[in-house]
Amino acid sequence: MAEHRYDPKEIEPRWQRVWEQERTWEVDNELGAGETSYVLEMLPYPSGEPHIGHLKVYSVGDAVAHYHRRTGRRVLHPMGYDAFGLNAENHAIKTGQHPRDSTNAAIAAFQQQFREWGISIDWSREFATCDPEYYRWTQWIFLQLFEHGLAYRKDAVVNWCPQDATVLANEQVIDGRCERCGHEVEARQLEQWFFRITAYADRLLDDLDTIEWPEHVKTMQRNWIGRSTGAQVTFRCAELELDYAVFTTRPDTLFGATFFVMAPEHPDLERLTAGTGQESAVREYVNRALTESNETRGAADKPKTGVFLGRHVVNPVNGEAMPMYVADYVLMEYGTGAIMAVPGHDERDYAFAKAYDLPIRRVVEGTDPDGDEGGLPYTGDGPLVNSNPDFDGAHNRKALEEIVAWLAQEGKGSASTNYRLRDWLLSRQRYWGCPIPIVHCPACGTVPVPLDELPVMLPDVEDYAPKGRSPLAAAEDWVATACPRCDGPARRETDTMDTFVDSSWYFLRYTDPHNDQAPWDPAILARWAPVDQYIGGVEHAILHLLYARFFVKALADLGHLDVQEPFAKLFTQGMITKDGAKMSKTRGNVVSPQEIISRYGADTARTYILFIGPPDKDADWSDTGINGVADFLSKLWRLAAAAAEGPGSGAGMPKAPEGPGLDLVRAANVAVENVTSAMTGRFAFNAAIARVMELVNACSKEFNENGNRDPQALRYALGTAASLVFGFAPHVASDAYHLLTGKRVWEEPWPAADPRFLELPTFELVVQVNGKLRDRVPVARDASPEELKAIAHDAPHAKAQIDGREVVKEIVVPGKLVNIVVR
RNA sequence: GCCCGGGUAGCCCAAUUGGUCGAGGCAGUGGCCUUAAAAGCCAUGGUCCUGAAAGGACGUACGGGUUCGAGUCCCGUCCCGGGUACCA
Repeated sequence: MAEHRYDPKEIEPRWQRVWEQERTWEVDNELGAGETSYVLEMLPYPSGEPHIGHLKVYSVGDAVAHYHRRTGRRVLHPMGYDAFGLNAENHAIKTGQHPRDSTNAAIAAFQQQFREWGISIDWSREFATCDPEYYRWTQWIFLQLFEHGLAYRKDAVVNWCPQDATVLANEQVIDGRCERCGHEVEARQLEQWFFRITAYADRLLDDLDTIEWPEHVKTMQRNWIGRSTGAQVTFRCAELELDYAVFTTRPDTLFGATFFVMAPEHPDLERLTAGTGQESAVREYVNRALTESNETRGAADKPKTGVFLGRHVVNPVNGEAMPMYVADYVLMEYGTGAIMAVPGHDERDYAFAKAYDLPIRRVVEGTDPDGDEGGLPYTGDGPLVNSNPDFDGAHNRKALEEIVAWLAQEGKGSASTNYRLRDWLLSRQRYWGCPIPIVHCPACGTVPVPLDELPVMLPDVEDYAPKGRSPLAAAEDWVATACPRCDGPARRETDTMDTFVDSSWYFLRYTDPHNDQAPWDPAILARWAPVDQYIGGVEHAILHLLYARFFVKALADLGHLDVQEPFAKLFTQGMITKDGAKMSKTRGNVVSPQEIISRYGADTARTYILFIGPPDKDADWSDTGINGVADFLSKLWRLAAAAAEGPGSGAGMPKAPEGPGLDLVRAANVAVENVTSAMTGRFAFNAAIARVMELVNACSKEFNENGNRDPQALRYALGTAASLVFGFAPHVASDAYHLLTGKRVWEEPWPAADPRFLELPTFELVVQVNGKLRDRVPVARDASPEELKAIAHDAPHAKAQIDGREVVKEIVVPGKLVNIVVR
């Protein structure tokens, strides 16, 4: 065997050339019969070079794609690039290089890596979201949404990142900071473009029940949408004859409302305080609150502060006058920017009431009336008290409905649902993005660019630097245009779209990527959509995954497609860490895929990444651990090469295996069985690889120690191992299989286990006494329970335990064990 | 605080429905081959009962429970990771 040396540097490019030249992984859109499968990994954002996380997603996705192909499905497995965005633009600002050039360089690096990794991609469908032929349709979709009122422009308080000099969507603000650069965001009043995602809140929430996604991702989306049901209740400020509505989830506690609080941003504060003597105190408080950072203001454990407005509102259920306050714990963005405060049954209101010595009233009886203040604040359920004779004694949940009905009847309120979800702010004051296809005309207003004039090309500019307005505004030739409606002088919209718009529909375009009449042909799309298996990182749990769902629903409503959800199944892969920490340049713990591949080959790198642990969990990279996988693949290849030169032919199962040959045939079939179940259930690739390692170890032992007593059985076992490992290590598996059989393993169906070889004629009977293992005895598989009992009693160590004691009970599990209970 | 994960050997991790805990790999130790090294191969691998063997006791974060039998189910606690939080 010494002359056989596993050389991935020779093997891998050789097979990559075959796949490339024969376009092995391309699929056409012929609408014939046959099961299809759409396997997709989240599209990469190309900057610099791919990192180890990319290697992981595509290793997982490729294993799935190959498995689907070999179980008889036509698999769509495309690739593209999320190519607009700030990285390229910031790079341009620094170097003066056009973002298109740096993006193209990064894309080239990604393409080359994906080829070196041997990922089975249909390259005929490749595109980048910055291609005009692609963003033409992004603009087309924008206009569809615009025509139907789902894209609109409004003046609003928005999140502004001073560092990136652009506005951000709510989803891009994490803990009050810019998701990209980490700079604290500010509130600014600006006119911006929005998508009306809130119109889909209920469907986005309810349809989560129809898709197979990890529960925690669904939970995150549910929380983000944040639907809560309750009532709008109107409170009147009698002094000024002004009405204020509040949203509450607890109208049952209305009788316990003892004061009223408004957000510092509330537009009516000046008006309310005028003439009360509280003007300056309120103004001062408001100024302080508004200049405070989101982070400090938002802290939950911050002591409650506020200022009396000098006015009162009337509680509609009992006519009581309630003092009005301004306090920063009330948010303008949620509900109506004002609340009724029920200190007896809300922790925040309670804290405020304590701080300002306001009355606290119990209106719901607690199940546990102990504790100070009688257990207030009490947020649980129970019968109402101190309310009014109509409701006292009724259970609060029941009373809630009755109170809402009563309010509605009196015209003082109504049932209401509130959402945390805000409309998606899509405009960005940046250069490297998809232009918004709108023209502003002094005569006609906001006018859409006609469809036949798309794409609105992104112009070249000299200066990309962000200035608080889009760099596009400087391209005067481009901005100045004629109004499509009246032909008068008009100006183009200069904001570009959030890159999340680009990635909200790319998976639709893959189905029909060269269509120049439409973004896709609905009949072709119907053949592939939805994506059967989507794979990516959890970090997109709300951003990308929510936006894509919204797009699909909106486009379905507009008649452009026929599915309600983009991704039927979702798999979120875990992060790869090094030394227990996230890889980063500053930490100096980055593992470069290129280095690993040039040292070990792509097969070893891919297989190790899958072997390191369950793919949905985080895993720590080990520089030594990878050796084990390298040895395994090397052993497989060397054995296959040696076996191929030896006696026998092909990799067929021997006719009537016996003795050592039978053992190998059995081992191979057990491996097939185990690997198949690891592939079909969760993606237990780590366990699957371990099973193939066992098989190869068995082959190695037979070959090296026992002199290859049944060469055909060895060929069969090694061929099976190569076949099973193909989805993880495609090059070495192809080569080993080809050496043995002259055939291409990817053209072979997924191996099926032969049940005849899965069960041995004997098994090891486990003998327990009082549940403790005492003996293991080989027994014929067809032994009767009576025989098993007898054998158990005779087993030496069991016997020693039983002797002299009373047998109380005997449990027999056929094919497994006997447990003798003694006293 | 709340909602999800997770805690098995020095390390990463396996273990259908409750039925032999420790598969597979890393690191370690011993050995074979070799002039030597590399490569390759084999063996070993929780703790305790004075060393080894045999045998036994204990052992899946901790404390209880259910069961003939618990890593797995139930109750309580601790630790680690993630998400989320003045959302009325």
